[in-house]
Parts: sequence; structure tokens; C-alpha cells
Amino acid sequence: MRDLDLTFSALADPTRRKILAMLLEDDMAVTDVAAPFDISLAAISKHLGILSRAGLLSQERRGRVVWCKLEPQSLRDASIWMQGFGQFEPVNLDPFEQFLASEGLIGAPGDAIDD
Amino acid sequence: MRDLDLTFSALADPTRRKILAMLLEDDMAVTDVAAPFDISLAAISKHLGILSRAGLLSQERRGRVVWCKLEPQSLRDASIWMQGFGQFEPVNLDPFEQFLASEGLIGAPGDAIDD
DNA sequence: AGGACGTTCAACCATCGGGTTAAGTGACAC
DNA sequence: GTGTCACTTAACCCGATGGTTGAACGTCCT
Repeated sequence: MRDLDLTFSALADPTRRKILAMLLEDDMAVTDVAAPFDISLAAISKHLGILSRAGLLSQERRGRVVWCKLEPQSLRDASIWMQGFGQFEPVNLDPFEQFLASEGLIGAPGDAIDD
Repeated sequence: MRDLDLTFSALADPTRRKILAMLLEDDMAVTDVAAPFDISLAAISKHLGILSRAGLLSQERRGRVVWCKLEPQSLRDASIWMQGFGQFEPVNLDPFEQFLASEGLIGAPGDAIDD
């Protein structure tokens, strides 16, 4: 429970949140994670390192490919911490619908379209 | 919903999380918020500004004293975002017990005692 | 009016974070 | 072995962040 610093600062970056949302659909190789972004592969590698150190994803090398897998446990810890600040009823969107919401594709009309 | 950047980066700092936990018990004046910390009042003022900009608290000037009040709505937004990554059942600790947990005073024995 | 109190602002410093490019490593293909 | 592919590391740049001190501002007291 003492990695809230790591967890929250990892989540503070929109690129990293988007990566997590991508991994929600399936495990991915580093190169494939990098594909939708306009930044260098090295930058993505750093982002993945940060997410990994925060426990938000795990990386497993298979041959020369490194597979990235979402690890929701740290998110769960952070979520528990948050729930101390109000009785937030669970929303129960299914993961894919939630992914869309995080993209701003559904939800309040004023929302921006990044993340 | 598009201030997740602000919300998460505000939450990434242990001083600020502790401030939020303090405000969970009651509204406080800036000076009183600063009291338990070893850093300058100006630094606390900056932290409060960051929390305020993130929508995590509101500040109301009454006379010469500025009252700080917890605003859980942004936490709620962030919590909703998180719940897309797993079916996290709500934990339903009451707020004070949760505050203790965030202090490391209850919970897993290996936990550190900061935040 | 003058002074003390509560808070913020301004200037500065050191460290961190996200980005770059270029070089390095390790596994597969020929 | 040579080359290519999939990454990671190293060195660097620059803007953001967390801290400081000292001055400024607005409010209350006498």
C-alpha cells in the first residue's frame, strides 16, 4: 500500500493512461504499444518502465519480444484509498465501454478527446 | 472528466494526500493545515493551490482566514476512471477507519507509516 | 493610524520528468 | 558470422515541481 506515490504519479500522465487503456483490450508487445503514439520508442519504453515499477503492468520477455500485461492490483489499492473520501458507488461499466468513456468517445459532451 | 492529469498528479504527493486525509475530519484554516508539517507555510499554500486547482478542495476566505474544505467530486471522477480496470468491489470502510488505514495505523503489518 | 495576524506572491535553487538521439544488447534469420 | 529486429540504456535538453526566504497584501485589534 506504500506505492501510492508511484501509482498516482504513473497515472498522472495521459500517455500512460492511454497505454493502460490499450492493455485493457489485450496484452501487447512494446513496439505495438508504441505504434499509435507520435513519440520515440525510447520514450514509450520509459513510460512502460514507470508503469511497471508502479506495478500497473508486468513485462515478460518471450524471445526478443517483451509482452506487456495489465496488472490491476495497484489500481485496486489506489481505488481503495480513494474510497475513503466518499461513498463512491461502483459504476459497473464493462471494461470496453469504460475504455470508450476514457477516450471521451462517450460520456459528457463537453469532454476533451485525449487520454 | 478531463482533469485526470491534475487529479492524479495532485494525489501523487504524500503531503497533499495527508492534507486531504486531515480535511476528511473537518474543514481547516490554512495555518492549521500547515501545523503538523515541517515545511514552510508558503509551501503548504502552494500545495493547497494545487489541490484546489485539481478540484480536490475548495477554499473560502472568511475574514482573514481561508477555510479549506474537501471536495470529493474529482476523487469520484478518478475513482470511476479506475473502476474501468477491474471490478473493484467497494470496501465501505467508514471514513475515519479509512483515514487510519491511510496512515498505516491499521492494515497489513508491513506497511510504512508515512502519507 | 499603527501593529499584529493569516495568507499569498516573487525570486530563486535543486531535483525530477518527459522528450530527444545515438549507441548497446540479445534473439532470430540467412 | 552478418545482419536485422525488438527493445533498453546513456547522455543530454528543457520545462515543471517542491522547497526556501523575504516582501506584500488584506483583515482585525486597539
